[in-house]
Amino acid sequence: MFYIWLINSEKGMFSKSCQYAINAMIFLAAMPADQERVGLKEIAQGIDSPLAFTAKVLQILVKANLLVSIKGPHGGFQIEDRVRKLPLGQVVQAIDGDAVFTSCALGRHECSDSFPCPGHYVFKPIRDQLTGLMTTTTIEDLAIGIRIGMAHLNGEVNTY
Amino acid sequence: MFYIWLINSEKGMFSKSCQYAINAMIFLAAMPADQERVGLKEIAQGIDSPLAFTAKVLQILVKANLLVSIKGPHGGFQIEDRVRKLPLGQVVQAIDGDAVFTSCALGRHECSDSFPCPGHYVFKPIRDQLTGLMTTTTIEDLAIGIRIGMAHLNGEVNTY
DNA sequence: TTAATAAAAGATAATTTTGTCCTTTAATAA
DNA sequence: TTATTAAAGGACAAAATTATCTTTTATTAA
Repeated sequence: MFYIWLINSEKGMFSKSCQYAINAMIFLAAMPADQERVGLKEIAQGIDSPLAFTAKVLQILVKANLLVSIKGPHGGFQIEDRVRKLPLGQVVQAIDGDAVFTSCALGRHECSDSFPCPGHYVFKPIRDQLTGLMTTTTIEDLAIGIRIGMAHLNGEVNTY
Repeated sequence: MFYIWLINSEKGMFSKSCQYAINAMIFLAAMPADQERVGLKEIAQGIDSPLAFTAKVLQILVKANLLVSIKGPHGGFQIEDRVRKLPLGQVVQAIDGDAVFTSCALGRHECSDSFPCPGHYVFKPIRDQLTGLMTTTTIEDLAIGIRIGMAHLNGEVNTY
């Protein structure tokens, strides 16, 4: 019996929930215009994410008015044009909150320009750049890469 | 009985373990030169982190040759000059691994310049800036802020 | 040599995040 | 109206992360 703990497996910028959310939004935004509603199954396959868990994430997005869902036959999810034009940051915001944009990188609760942690002025420009890109880049912007076949979302090249 | 899950409480750039590690390293690096060894208790108080957990994190740092520890009376931890001059990234590396520097922001396993995820070229500059700052900024650099009383680590102004 | 001190190591617990399964609700079409 | 479809919601379960407690080991000083 050993209970070794080495290092944190893999800690990216966003939570997995958030990654699934972003992927799903881009996937939907990249769908051809005539493809009105996309079912959960197709979404989960398209971004290869766990189906049931993805359902939970999508529920949050629906409540946040970032997605529309329709029940019943031929139901599914769809993204409105209004939302396609929204900055990516709003998706992150809806799932992870704004910690990644605002909170202190070193975890200090009180950390500001006037009362900074030792890393404050080092991390500030990074956070600023992140915030900037996340407010200027729209969901649609990222969907284009998929559409023109220059970006992938599930290991396969898309075939629309 | 309700099992509501809203959003991920607070997801910053680094894990808590990693934040404690960075804080501890800076705290030690900011210690006056004559203060040879610093005990666990003093460290945990200095960076207000949970003592027992911090001990575990420090153990990893010792194994990674980023700290020296001495047992017994007047024992404690100390940081070598060699290590003070190391880039902050090495501390992150030791605890969180290099996921934050290298892994795909959208969680795609295959993501590279030649086979990019939709967000690849948006997040690349951010990762690059992060990597850059984390390789050019040393532990010592951040300790200076504490020394000159311009940065804080525990809500209190230091009084060395 | 022994007692005291402090970190290392081992074991476990609590919390958060991620993941699944089953039932309910809403919508559609026969 | 009824059967079918698909999302919503509720209840758990598993895994990862964070946290604590106890025992062991190494060091120092009396």
